[in-house]
Amino acid sequence: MHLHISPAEGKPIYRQIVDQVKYLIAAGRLQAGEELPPIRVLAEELLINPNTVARAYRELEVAGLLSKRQGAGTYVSGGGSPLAHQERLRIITERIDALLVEARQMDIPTEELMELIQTREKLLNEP
Amino acid sequence: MHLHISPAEGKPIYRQIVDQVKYLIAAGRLQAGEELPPIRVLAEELLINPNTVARAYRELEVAGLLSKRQGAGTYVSGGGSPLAHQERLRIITERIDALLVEARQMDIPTEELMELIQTREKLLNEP
DNA sequence: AAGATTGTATTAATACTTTAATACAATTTA
DNA sequence: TAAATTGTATTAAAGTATTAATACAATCTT
Repeated sequence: MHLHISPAEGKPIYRQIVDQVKYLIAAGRLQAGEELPPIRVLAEELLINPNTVARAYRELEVAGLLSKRQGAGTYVSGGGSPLAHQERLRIITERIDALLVEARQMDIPTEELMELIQTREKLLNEP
Repeated sequence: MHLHISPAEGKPIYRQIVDQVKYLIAAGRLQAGEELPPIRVLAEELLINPNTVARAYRELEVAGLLSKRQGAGTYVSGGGSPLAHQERLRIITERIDALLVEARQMDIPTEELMELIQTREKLLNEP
């Protein structure tokens, strides 16, 4: 699993890990049931403290994406989102609104934004 | 200007102000040249410290949305984004990717997401 | 020019975030 | 069962964020 963290990216290390693992799972490059590197192993690989990896894994577990078993390891969980459909829509709607506002303020036309979304969606599916 | 802050929303007060003013401008409900309430006035209205409003206004000024003149007041600036087009696309692409990943992880189908985006975009335009 | 109105600057208190050091506990493997 | 491997828990240090108290400075209004 090739994660890549940039110390001075402004974003905290544990969050960089979380986001990248989320992306890998969403893109299908990490399949349900697959085992992730042990906390210490990934920590050594990334030259960071094991607790930082542990925190990232814990967040991903709370989000329902990973499941851990002490002594055994950490695995990608199967199954869908644990939230109710209405709650999911509420959260996503918030995100969409923020995106639209930001795009508008950057003078990015709606059509260009829509095309960009299409492009990125394909990229998430195919490679 | 009817702002509404919720103390226990998790989001800091100054950020709630920033986001709502951004939305109002994006929706055209605050037009270029319009004057915003003085810092102290808005602070009293929202029952918060004037510095908190000042901070929100400062962020909006840095973002290029407001311009202030001491003694005079705070106004909505006209004109487009100060960032280069390529830089704007980079930022928006990041947001899009995060949105797509989140939607996928919530099992929201692409079609439903796209429809939702269309709906919210209209809402931003019309009312 | 004087007073009122507006934004600015400085400082500090408090809470939260992030990362790390270290020891512990459950599970697997030989 | 013994050792190795895996995740867990506790504590703390350092930095950052948030809000507030207070005094200052520029501009406008009369």
